[in-house]
Amino acid sequence: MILELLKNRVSQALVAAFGEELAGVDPLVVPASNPRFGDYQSNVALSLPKQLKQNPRAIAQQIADNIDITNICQTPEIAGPGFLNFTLLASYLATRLKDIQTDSRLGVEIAKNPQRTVIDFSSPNIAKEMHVGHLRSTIIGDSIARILEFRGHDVLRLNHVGDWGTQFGMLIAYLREAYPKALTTADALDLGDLVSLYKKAKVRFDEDEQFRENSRQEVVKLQAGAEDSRHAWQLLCNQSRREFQTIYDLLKIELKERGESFYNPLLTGVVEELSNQGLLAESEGAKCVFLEGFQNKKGEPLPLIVQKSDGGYNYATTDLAALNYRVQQDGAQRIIYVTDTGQANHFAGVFQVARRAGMVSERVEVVHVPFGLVLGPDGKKLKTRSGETVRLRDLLAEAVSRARKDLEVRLEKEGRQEEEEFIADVARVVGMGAVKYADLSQNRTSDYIFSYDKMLALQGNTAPYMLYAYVRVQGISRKGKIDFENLTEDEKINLAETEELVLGKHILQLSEVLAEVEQDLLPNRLCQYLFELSQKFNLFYDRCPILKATEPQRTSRLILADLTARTLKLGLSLLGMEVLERM
RNA sequence: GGGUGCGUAACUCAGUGGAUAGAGUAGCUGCCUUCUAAGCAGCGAGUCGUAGGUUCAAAUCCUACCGCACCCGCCA
Repeated sequence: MILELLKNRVSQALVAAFGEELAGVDPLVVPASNPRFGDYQSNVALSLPKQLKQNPRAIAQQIADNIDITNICQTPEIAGPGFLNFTLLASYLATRLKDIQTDSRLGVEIAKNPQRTVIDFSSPNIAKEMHVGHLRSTIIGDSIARILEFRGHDVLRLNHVGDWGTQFGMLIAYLREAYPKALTTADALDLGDLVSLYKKAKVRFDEDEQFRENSRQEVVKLQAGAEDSRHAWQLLCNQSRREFQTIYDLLKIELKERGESFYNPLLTGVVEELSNQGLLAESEGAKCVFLEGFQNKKGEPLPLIVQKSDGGYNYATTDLAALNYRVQQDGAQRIIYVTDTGQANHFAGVFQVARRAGMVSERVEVVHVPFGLVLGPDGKKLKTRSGETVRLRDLLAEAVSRARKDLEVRLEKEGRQEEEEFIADVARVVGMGAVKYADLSQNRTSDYIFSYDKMLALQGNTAPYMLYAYVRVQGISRKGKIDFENLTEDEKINLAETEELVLGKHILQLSEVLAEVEQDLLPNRLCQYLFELSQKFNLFYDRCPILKATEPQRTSRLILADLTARTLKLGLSLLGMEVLERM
């Protein structure tokens, strides 16, 4: 990583110029804020005047005098109040590009300390359909998992499905009175029916005291392991599971189901442990742990309820059990929860209690990765025209169908004839890519406005724009009958034109960006990088003829184009997106 | 009422201590006998919600206030 290299060199120069006491100082090297200032800058001289009793420009000068960057950068420039600017040499860039040409990882290092990482994402509820509310968790969680996996971490992707609790008592109780057959026969109902039944059951639950009592009895029976209840529950779960799987298949997302029910046998132990630790209190009949730093309306400490007054457990208990299991049994060193921001308080509470109870040591990082809502064009929570929650399969199907229409219009306009298979495949890749990219390219934490038109737009920061950049390179390969894999290794890269230089530099920054995303868990940084890469490539493509160039420039440019395409393909794959040869 | 997050160009958004705050869209203007113009270049557009504070340096950190969203003991 070039950034890492420069940091080391600046650190060494600091020691050489000012002595050992500067050894631990952060060299403050960052990519240049503006291309006019070169490629990287160190701001460290600005932070040292007090300590060194010298003015910042003089400090910068001494760093410059002592730094060893021959063959890497031009002589560093001191600018403004004391910025130290570095401009990479074209020859150095060419060497580095040559290095990654034969590297399938494109220069991205494996993490120095691979971590056992659990990512908890997607997590739909059994007996309900996946809807727009699951979109972001699923897409963001998958992307984070892919990035960490690529960096060499040992990732366990867990689908913490809602397959337990009150809702099942309710549902089974309702089915028992209304559709007893559904409890004994597989697939007697389809999931759509199940969802509407769920709603009816909910209405009954809210209205009818006797029904509420029946539901509670069903939960008790289920949790006690009664044969017919278990069987009914299994049928419901299997049916939902298959439905979920069709969506995961479409999105090409893999994850391991380990639902809430998995932790059921561990719940009493959690409460016992909290009691042993002296953390448990009783309030209004419920067992809870009072949180530090959280207060209710009256200024009293807020409780985290772990056992309800009726003796039942709730999601806090399950989450504590899961956390404990993930640390103890899964050996997790980093645990990532991808859920909406609305659950921030809940997780803060759970994490705090887990720490205080000693379930999670300081060595384990537990982090909530929150994301904002998906809004409609009106700026409110996305709904269908009739005001219903948008089903995920409808949303995805709509994206594909719109992508297909766009393509067909273009084929018509350009007088192209294509096979059905080609059309269907392009529509799928573009549609899925558009949905995923639109989501991932936003800063996770804020809400975003969902718009098919924007995400499928052919211009702008969209999936189609980037897919097109990739397609352009493949077009060159076809037209010139070039096999990129067989470009001779002894051909040189020569970054003569500005566009080549700019593109080459950007290609080499992938590993820096991924290292950042690995820390911040913000995939939009990777999106930004890939968008800029596409822009820089398009400019290069516009200004620098490739197939028509004379040697040795021709081969040099072919290598550059190939590296761009491979970087795009790799980067997009880390976002969970596919590429196309033609579109 | 308390908590959390957000408030940046007409619109959608980047930018979590560094130089003159960026991109895309929309609008206007150029560039296709040339590797897919699904592209490229140029132009206009901002009191970074408001007011203080910390710092050599603040959109970024702190405090207060205004506005919006979400959450707030037995749903997850």
